[in-house]
Amino acid sequence: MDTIGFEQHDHKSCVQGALSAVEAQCAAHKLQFTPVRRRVLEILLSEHRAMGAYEILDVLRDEGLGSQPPVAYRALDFLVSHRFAHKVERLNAFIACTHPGQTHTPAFLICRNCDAVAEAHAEPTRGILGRAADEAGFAIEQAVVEAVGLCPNCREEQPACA
Amino acid sequence: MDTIGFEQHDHKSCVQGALSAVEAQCAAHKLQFTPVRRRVLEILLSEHRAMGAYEILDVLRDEGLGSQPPVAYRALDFLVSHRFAHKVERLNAFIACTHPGQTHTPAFLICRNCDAVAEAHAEPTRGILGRAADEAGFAIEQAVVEAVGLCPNCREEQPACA
DNA sequence: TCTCTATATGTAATATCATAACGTATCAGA
DNA sequence: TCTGATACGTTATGATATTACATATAGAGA
Repeated sequence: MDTIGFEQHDHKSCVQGALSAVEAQCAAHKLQFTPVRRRVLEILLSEHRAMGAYEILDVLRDEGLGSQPPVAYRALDFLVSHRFAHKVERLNAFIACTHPGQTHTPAFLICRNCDAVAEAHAEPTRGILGRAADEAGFAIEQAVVEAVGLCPNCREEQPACA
Repeated sequence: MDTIGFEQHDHKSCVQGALSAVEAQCAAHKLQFTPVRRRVLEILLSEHRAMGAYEILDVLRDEGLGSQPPVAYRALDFLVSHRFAHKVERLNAFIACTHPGQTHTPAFLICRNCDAVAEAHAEPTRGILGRAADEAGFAIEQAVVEAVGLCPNCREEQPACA
């Protein structure tokens, strides 16, 4: 499984691997990986893109797993708070984590053309931002890093657009 | 005027300076700095914090400058698209730019306790994220960098919490 | 000055995203 | 079995944002 995410890959094993990793995490930390939570993660993993809460809810509703917004939001809160999924603030949408279990600050590369989202790593406490925070006496606890641009596939289709 | 923003400063001259800079920019680029747009920027500058669109709209309504959401959103769109203000995605709120005119990628330091927001610079195309984007063939055009933590003032009040 | 056109504004309606509040169900541990 | 904590079901509502269309205004050119 690639960490970048725009390339082709063995999707089925990628989904399975992530599910197994999350199952193991939940068992290790005595977290309840309930049917709704599991299904929401499965949906996110299988779509492999950022999805809105109501979009996920539509799927749940079709499957009889819940029809009201709090059902989806609660499952998403669980997944996000345990880092099994992330919220993409820019899109008001959610995406499965591509490497659950590893502590990390996710950074997203969002294609403005096809909406594909790839997860990379960021180190906000380093670099120019970290220095600015240090100087200001600001203690960074968490960071959102989201870059918008063109993914490799869409760059080919729209080469060097004016 | 400090670029960091948690410290005390001469607020009146900071507001005036920013307004003058924006006026100059608009004149230079033949942009219409209309009363509503100007007033929205003034509100943001004088509050010196991130404000929701509806919060701004409340002020406009009291002043008879417009009462429907599009009035506020359109003014904000103008300010944001010309980089005179920024949207803080994490808060669904807007904040005046502290150095209008300079091309830059803003990075925000958001205090989770008092909601103060400071603007710093980021260089998303450098560092670990830039390398990841290069490797993936992703062309970064724009980036959102938002760090959540404790500002220096709130750190003093809640020293080394748990 | 007049007229045309592009831009900006006013307004109603509605779409989209998210949470509060409260009752019920389920499960682990005493 | 009882009990407390956690999760779920449901209603209602709050918060954020946009579409669509009518009106007004500024600036360019005749």
